[in-house]
Amino acid sequence: MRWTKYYLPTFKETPSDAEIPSHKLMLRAGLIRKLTAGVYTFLPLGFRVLKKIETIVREEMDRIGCQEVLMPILHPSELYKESGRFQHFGPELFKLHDRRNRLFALGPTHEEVITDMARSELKSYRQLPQCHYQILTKFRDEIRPRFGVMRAREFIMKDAYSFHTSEESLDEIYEKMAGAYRRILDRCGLSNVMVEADAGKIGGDINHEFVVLAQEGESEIFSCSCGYAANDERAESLGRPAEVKEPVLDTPQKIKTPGQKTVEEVTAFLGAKPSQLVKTLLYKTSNKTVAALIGGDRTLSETKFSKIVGDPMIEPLSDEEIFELTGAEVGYSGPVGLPKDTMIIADTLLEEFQGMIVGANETDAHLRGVKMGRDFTPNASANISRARAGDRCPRCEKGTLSVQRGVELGHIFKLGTKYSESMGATYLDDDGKERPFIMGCYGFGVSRTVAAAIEQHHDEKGIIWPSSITPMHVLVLPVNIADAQTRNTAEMLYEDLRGAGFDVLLDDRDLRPGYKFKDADLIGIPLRITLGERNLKKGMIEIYYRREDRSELVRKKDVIHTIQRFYEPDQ
RNA sequence: CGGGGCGUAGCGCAGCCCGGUUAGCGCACCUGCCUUGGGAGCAGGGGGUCGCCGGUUCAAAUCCGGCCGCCCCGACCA
Repeated sequence: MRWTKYYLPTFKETPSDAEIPSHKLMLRAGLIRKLTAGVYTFLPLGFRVLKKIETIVREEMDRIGCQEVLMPILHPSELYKESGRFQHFGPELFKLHDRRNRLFALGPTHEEVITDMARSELKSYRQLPQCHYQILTKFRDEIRPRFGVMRAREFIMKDAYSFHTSEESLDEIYEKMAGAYRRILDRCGLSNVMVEADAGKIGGDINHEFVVLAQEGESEIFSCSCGYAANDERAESLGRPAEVKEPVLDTPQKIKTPGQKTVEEVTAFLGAKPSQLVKTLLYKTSNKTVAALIGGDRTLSETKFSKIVGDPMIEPLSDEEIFELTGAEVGYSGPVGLPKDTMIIADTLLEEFQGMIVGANETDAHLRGVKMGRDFTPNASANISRARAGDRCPRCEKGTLSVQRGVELGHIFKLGTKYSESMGATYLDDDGKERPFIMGCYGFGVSRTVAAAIEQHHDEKGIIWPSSITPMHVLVLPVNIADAQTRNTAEMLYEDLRGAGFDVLLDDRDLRPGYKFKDADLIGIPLRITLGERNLKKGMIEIYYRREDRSELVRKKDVIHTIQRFYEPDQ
């Protein structure tokens, strides 16, 4: 492409609504433009990257025997009522009515649609297993779209679904899929980890995320040298043994703590450590009140808590409701003497406590030396606090967890029979019995991968594309287009490189060199051929490697060979 | 959903508090000259329903009300 003919609008200034590097750079480098909140157009250069990623995804799906299909985006709402997800997805589902006032949804994912297809198409065990995939636009009405295409309301995703007669068959595809995901990310040049995760709205039990590591990624992952790795919604931990313990007293001692409400205030006032104090967080579900007990230095994982409670709609009590329940102001809630019908869930880490300091359910007072099981009895003990870096690993129980940030690009699930049972999707087994399909589903965020790649590969000057997904292989940059020799050499190289099968961008704009160099750094094409009068007179051509920030001079005749060598590993 | 902020040219912003010429600046864009190895210079030029609707006023970008859009923070507070 010639830059003068190509729609590649770059700009120097950072748009005020962009927050993270990938979003800023995608706008500045002319890859995307926003239409409305969470909805983006891919401009020509950005679309090229998207297509490269799609191609890699297709190749890896095809390689493991997954068959490409294309399902509708517009879904009749009845399907979601059958699966029960109309409620569960709730406000995140984009809904619309047709002219006869029938309710539809824009597909957030396709479990229902594919299960509907399977129940009418797949009748016999002889037809199984099957694995189908597609790449298409999905819609989710996110609470808060942000970070450009990273968390968009309309986005492109590859999703695959498999149908099996046995767990073993599901395991086999699941493993193949994990391998394919690893290869996709490796081929895209993205360093990544596979972690245990929460199944969220999809359902099922065993599931893994593929996270691309990036400084400003939105998810936290915990890992141990023993191989344990999980995201922040899932990661469990053991506490830190060295922490100061609160002694158990014969009977809880009430102490005045006037005006001391927060953990910081109470511990400072009493000269105690946060690890001696237990927080009582009060929540309501659709039909009951639940108290979550966690260490004073811990934070509650609403995801874990909600799962234990068995209700997705948990909500903290308001200040007024807390007063009504406990008879005390916010800041003095505790597990001792709560109404009988209040369910108490204690974090597993509390088992490492001896005594506890808790709120007294009386304004301006706390209790010391409280013992769990004697002074109050929790209805259940479960891990409901978030893991922290430095905690002991829950698997090997020796190592410590370290934390990294990243972007979730892939998520694979063993669904089991969740959808096939609720939607009556069955086949006939070899003994003539009707059985529900055992299913798996496998998502991969394609448009988000573009952003994740930039998040992992950029510097202060701009993007640095991994060679396998770069929108162009080579940028030919004639320093002075007015110089005849420069111009002619540029034209010649442009034609030769294209003839050799490379995607070439020729910066034929009549602009000052500085301007063109800045743009070149910004759009991040791995190789730049710089044509200047001085080098040309010596018969030499400069190749600049964007990632290494290094140039080398080669003879004109060696240019193509040099470039071929650079791209060989991706072929 | 709660809190905060913003909406003035393609982008980044000033002007608004304290109403009053023709609404301004930088970048980008167009024309010409000049310049050509890191976002030059000179001269000229185009581009605005000041988010929308209504109100107050002789007069509204500016004050008031409503609506819409966008962004940030929060939903981890006991």
